[in-house]
Amino acid sequence: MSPESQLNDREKLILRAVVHSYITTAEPVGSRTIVKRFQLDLSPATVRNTMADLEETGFLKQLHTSSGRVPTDLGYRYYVDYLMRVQELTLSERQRIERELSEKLNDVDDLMRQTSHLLALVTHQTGIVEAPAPESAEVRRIDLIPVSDNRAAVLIADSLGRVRTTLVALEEPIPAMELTRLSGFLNDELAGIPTSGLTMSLRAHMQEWLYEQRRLAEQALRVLDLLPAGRPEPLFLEGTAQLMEQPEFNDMAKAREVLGLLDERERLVELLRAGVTRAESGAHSSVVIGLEAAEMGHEDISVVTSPYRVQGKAVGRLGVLGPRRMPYPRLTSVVDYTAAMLSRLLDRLTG
Amino acid sequence: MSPESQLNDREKLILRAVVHSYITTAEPVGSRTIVKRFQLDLSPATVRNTMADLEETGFLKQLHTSSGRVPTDLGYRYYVDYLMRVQELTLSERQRIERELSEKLNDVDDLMRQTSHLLALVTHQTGIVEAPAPESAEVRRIDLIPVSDNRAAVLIADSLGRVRTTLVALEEPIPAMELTRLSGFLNDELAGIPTSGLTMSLRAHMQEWLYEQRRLAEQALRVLDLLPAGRPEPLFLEGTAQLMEQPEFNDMAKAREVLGLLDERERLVELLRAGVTRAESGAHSSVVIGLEAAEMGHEDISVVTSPYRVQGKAVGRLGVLGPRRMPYPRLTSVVDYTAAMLSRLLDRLTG
DNA sequence: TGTTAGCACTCCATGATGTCGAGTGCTAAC
DNA sequence: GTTAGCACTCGACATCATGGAGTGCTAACA
Repeated sequence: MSPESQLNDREKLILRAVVHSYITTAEPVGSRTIVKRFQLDLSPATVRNTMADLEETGFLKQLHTSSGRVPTDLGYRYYVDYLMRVQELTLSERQRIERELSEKLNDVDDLMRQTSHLLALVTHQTGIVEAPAPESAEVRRIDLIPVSDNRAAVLIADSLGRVRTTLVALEEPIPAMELTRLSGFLNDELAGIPTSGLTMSLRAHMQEWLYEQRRLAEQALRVLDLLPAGRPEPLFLEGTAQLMEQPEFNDMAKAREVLGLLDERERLVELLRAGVTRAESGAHSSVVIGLEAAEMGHEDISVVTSPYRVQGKAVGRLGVLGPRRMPYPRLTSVVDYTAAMLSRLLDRLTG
Repeated sequence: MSPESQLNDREKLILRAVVHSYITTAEPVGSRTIVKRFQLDLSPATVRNTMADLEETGFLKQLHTSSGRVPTDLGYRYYVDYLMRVQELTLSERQRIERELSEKLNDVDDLMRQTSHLLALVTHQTGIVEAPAPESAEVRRIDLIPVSDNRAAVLIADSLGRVRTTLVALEEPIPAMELTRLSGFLNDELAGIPTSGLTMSLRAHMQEWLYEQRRLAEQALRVLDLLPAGRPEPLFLEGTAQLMEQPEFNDMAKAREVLGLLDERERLVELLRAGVTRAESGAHSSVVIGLEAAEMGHEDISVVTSPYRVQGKAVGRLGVLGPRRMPYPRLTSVVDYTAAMLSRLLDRLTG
């Protein structure tokens, strides 16, 4: 029996109505409300019966006897997987996203930041964009530039069009000419390797280099050994204040919990990626709902994420984070469209 | 009559006690409480009389008849200016600050970020560090580095030891040799000018250059004209979640207000600088209390800030932001000490 | 004259009580 | 299988009483 056929048509109808109503009003929904709001050709009593069934099977729950019903995680899940009709973005919304992102077409980091900003703005949730995984970016160029007697800048340009500069302190001054030769040497040797593997590659090549180009290699190693070993992947996050407007956060305890979570970047990265294992990581958005993420101690939040690609290869994820009660039909659209747009712009930047 | 002598000794004693008590408990303070807590050699009745006087002169207020007293902005102001005994940091606290900051001694940006983090951690408020004003940093070096056929990285190293890299798109490829010559030319011409004046300087030198070194200058201008015109000054801010632990933010409306403020970087910069005009911008911290900042629509927050220096010249400010009810004696110490430490480390970095 | 004890009063916080309305489950009728 | 009717439940909200912390005022005291 496929999971979809767990429910008959009427049950599907009612479940969809309950979720829909709750998502928009944040109020527990009763049988009367539902027939009026959706002009069902059923009496409240019938709806009540069906709702009782749905409660028994675990799709709905009551906060207390004689209160209206609220979707459970299972209910949301069924809704997201089988019931919800994706809400297409209007032309003007699509244009807005395209316009605001195209503005930042100079710099990959700016583009990511703007994307998270836009996600927050459009969805009224918190927008999150994970920077491309370092494995997906290759070193295009390495340059050593002297900036003072005892300091040099190491400039690394990668295949995504990003440029990172790191300062290294030199034990003894290296003449500019020498640095230029070093740069040339490093460029020849290191171009094309993934940025994540820089330090490892250095070690791997060491023997070889030392044998062939002793003096140059020794100096290069000495300088590059000073590179900080892989900073944490940046995460672009915006819209905390927006998020707090949601009525669920009138409860300050919940608000504090989420604010705390947003301060811990590492856990956010986990959350972003949590959806991947769950969904079949297809072309489209994945949704992690409430309790499903409870292992991380936050049972009241959901995330909708989607991968973005460079040259067809998924290199990172973006999405929105908000309370469990989210307008999923709209959010999946927004997130998918934004991911597609970001992919397109990145391709243009790197092409 | 000096402002200090507005109050007689007993009034000073009582005011100090009220502020002190309120700061630590967040509860309105009554006459009984005060005599017990501070073991005053006075009866509650006497204290009551004095408190009534202080209320009349505007240093204290009641939330309602027969509630305890709470300091007004004026009360806090008097306390901060004349009554509070600066609470020296313990040796271990000073060492902690020194240790955690010294770790990040490689990179000015890291250092600033770490400073804001530390401020938040130590004070349980939000830590804010403003990046050095661009006028205070001179261009040390400019380099143009080709990163692809149609893009070049412009690397600008400044006198504070920072390195900024910006990408510019080239209309037509420029050979590497040519870029090197351009770099040399720009270095000769632009080294030593304030980074804030780059674009202006470019325009100012244009005539001159075009006359003397026509080809080089034309190309240089064409490339550098693409530099984004001065990004907003970065602000390093941390500890929002910490701040929300304060009891005043149990009121979600206030919490939202502050969260909104923290999202608006420009207004924060204003707030940070607001103290400067008020205090005589001496060596030490300045305090902006509650209503004093109300022009900006946030009457419930205070900021304690202090300037930090490079080579003896104030180049930026750092501080903490929190509810009006703050432990000022401790915060001024922390902020001052942190500013001094940051100044020292910056000097070492740039020296 | 300044300080204190005493006392009546005020007001908030807390908890108990009652009412209203939205919603339910169940039963019986259609 | 569906619906109408009805008794019931529970939260939200208002009302009310109580206790405690605190005040202002007055009169007595050193």
